[in-house]
Amino acid sequence: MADYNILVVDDEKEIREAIAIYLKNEGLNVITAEDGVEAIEKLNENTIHLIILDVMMPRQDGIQTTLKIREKKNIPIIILSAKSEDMDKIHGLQVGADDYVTKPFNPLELIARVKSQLRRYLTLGMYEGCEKVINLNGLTLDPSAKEVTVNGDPVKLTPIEYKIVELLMTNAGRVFSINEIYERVWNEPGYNAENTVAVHIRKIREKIEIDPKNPRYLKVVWGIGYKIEK
Amino acid sequence: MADYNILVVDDEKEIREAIAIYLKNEGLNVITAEDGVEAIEKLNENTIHLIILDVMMPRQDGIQTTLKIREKKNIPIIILSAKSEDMDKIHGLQVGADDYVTKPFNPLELIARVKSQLRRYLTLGMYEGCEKVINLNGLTLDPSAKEVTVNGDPVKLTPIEYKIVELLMTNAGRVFSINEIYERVWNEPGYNAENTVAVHIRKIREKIEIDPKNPRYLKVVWGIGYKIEK
DNA sequence: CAAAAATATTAAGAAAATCTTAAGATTTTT
DNA sequence: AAAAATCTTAAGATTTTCTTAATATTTTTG
Repeated sequence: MADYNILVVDDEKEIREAIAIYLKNEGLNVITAEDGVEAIEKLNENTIHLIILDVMMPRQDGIQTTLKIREKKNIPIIILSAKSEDMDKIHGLQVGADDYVTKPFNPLELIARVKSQLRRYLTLGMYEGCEKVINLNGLTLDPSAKEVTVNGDPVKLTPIEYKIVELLMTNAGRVFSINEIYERVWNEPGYNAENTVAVHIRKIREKIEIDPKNPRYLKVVWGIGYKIEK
Repeated sequence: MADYNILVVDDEKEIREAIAIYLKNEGLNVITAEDGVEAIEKLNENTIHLIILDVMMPRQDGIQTTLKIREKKNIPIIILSAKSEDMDKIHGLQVGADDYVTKPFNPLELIARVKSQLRRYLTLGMYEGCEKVINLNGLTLDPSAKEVTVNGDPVKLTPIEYKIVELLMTNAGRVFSINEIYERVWNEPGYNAENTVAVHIRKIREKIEIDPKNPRYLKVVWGIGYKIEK
């Protein structure tokens, strides 16, 4: 099971990290948030396929957050809760959650439930909505097909190249430093990453730009990083 | 929430009836069966929208029954069980159940979970188009006949080969990693699955492609996985 | 304007992913 | 119980991708 992005929202760092370990062990990508407000932000910045949401959180609780998410997106939500009160579960499910797991829980059960939901969503063709094709001035990105096109012509990118483009396009207009790019694409701290990233940028430009020397899409912001214009 | 048929399968009459009362109270239609074998019969005779399935049953247990149902239908299955052992839950979910509720349970929670599943299914018109013939550039798949054709000529695929093609065709355009293919087709975690899948891909290409070396349908996306173009 | 810093370019070797073939194991059918 | 069909494993070939290093260019700064 690969290339699904799971957003884990919990105010306790240990829980977030523990869950992350199990998810990563299944080959799933993990993005974390500390509370509901941050979760909504991350949801806008990334392609998220499933949310694990703690109920008890400062600022905005899980139920409120579920309601807000449901206003926009229809992706699966699994609520985590210390309350094992039946009425809480029922309320959570009524409000639009897809599953409800009470703490303490067996991480393996949580994983099994995550996978069950992902399977469902995929077979229901549900990700077509949340994996929308992005089109920026003729440059398009289709997350489900992992395909990028320029004026309709498909561009053959390598996995790393694709990930870089995906990062820049799903956050179009925002500048990413070389280190930030390295960390988010490679998922590891980037020490001497400058050149590595530069080479990949070059390759990408060769593929998506008419004139790689005068890039129209993938622009450098001197001293700061790279971006793709909105 | 009306006009949906729920199949309740449990060997204890009292439980069947108790569940039925709550379901009917929600305006849902209830059909009952005493065991897995009878359940499969009822499934063939009726339009069923969701199954509530007890694990412990004579003749054929809930897990076996789930597997049999999944061979044919993709409707939501909620397993009921006296066992609260985590491993049982995990197993049930792995095998294709959508939810797992342990006895004793609050009937209202069960209802909430039923409604949660139905909501998901309904939003996508799942109960209609899932048996339609898919035609992608001359490659067709008939899910009900389990048949694949290329330009009208039937192709004889083995069960595993068929499942792979079905996965790729029902999600045409989407890229599946080798692991994802393994997990979805074999229903078990894929550790050293690369080669196994590769060999099957080869066999499939031999059967559906004119020139297996230059596949027209079953394409590789390097470093990511395989797909069949929309 | 010259020096420094940041980014760009190229090519080559290393690493990783996929493909292929064939043999043996398993399952299903006859 | 034998035969046929199917599946898995292994090993090596092939193809593609990644990183590194050396050097060049552009932009900024003093």
